[in-house]
Amino acid sequence: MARPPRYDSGRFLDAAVRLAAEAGPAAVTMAAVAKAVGAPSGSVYHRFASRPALLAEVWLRTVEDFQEGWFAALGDGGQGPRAAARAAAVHVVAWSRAQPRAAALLLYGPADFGQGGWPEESEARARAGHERVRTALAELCADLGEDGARAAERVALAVVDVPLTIVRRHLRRGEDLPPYAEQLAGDSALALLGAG
Amino acid sequence: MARPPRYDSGRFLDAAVRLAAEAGPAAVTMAAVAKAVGAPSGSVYHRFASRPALLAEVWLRTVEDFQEGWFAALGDGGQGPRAAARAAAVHVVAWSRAQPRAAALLLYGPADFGQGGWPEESEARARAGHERVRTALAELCADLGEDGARAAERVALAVVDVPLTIVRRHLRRGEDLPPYAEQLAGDSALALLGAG
DNA sequence: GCTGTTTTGGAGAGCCCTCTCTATTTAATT
DNA sequence: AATTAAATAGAGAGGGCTCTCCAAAACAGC
Repeated sequence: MARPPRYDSGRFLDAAVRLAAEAGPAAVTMAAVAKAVGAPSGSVYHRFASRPALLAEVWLRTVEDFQEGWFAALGDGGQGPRAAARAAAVHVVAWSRAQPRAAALLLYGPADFGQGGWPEESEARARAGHERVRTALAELCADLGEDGARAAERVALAVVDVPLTIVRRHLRRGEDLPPYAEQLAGDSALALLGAG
Repeated sequence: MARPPRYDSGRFLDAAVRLAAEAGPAAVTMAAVAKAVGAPSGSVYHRFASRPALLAEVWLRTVEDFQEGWFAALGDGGQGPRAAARAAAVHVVAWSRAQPRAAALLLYGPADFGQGGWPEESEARARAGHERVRTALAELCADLGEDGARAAERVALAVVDVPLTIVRRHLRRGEDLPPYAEQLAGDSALALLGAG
């Protein structure tokens, strides 16, 4: 017994992703999102209580999608910790290749999307995701027989940060990822882990 | 035969660096810079023709300072290309440790500071700096006996991008760099180069 | 067809930001 | 002391953005 929705929140989020990828988080204004979708600004506020709430959702939806595949790659097949690390590193690049606009968001940080001013529910989701990653990295470390803050950092570099940096190099210049990017990420991960 | 300057452009730039480091490039508004220095907004416009001109100067001053030391580290002492690469990687971290606020700027890209809308003179400076780096990396590649796009990328990762990523990991969370960061950058660089 | 509920559509208040314009101040020179 | 170049000081026009508010529209159930 109600008027049917005409814009669902996904459409607004998709537009927000596009805007952020093309011109940075600052370009994601409520007015710009509304215009991109062809909706009046009131309709955006019907779905998202505020600009911080929208930015939080854009960030979290993207990061959670990314993490889902990353956890799967890391845990997949029992081929030992080094193979798992390689698979995770490769996944970062493969996911970015499949969704370059979403990947462009990850190159920013939550702070650039206003974290700190988010609704508490969003802050909690961010903490939960962060915690899951932290735990997975700690387990990987243990499986590799490494310990200490320094080893933990080398592992994190290998399976997350360096692959993302490879993506950053190209996306920042507006280029596509080269065909060898996955292999470079995988090889770099093994090289860093082997450097122990 | 003139009234002596009361604010020099350096003070405005310093304030802009602080604002950008703390809240991102978007927070560097002409009004905020003026307020931070205690000057009226007109005085900022006396030194910088426009906001894009100010942002360009903030970025270029920082990057050029960074590059100066980086070239020195890379070219210093004739200890062979691998030692030079290591020194350059270490320098990235050491420079960031000494100037964490300036380093926070480098974690953004020129696009975040409005490149594309800069005055032509600034765009030219950016191109020149970029070209110097490109040339230095090509020479390093040659000295290492590497060639091809993929090798070039691995070298760039080793001596610039991975060290910056180590810095990013910590600065993004508001932490100081750990004491082992320089060594980690140097070791990572060698590991990546050796992975060839 | 009527009712009730949800959503759209759009105007506009209030705020901040960029940039302009016009005094006014200051000190070296004459 | 008068002159003059260079800089400060600050008000305000114009524009965009956030968010509010209310009337109009659309559909399910009776």
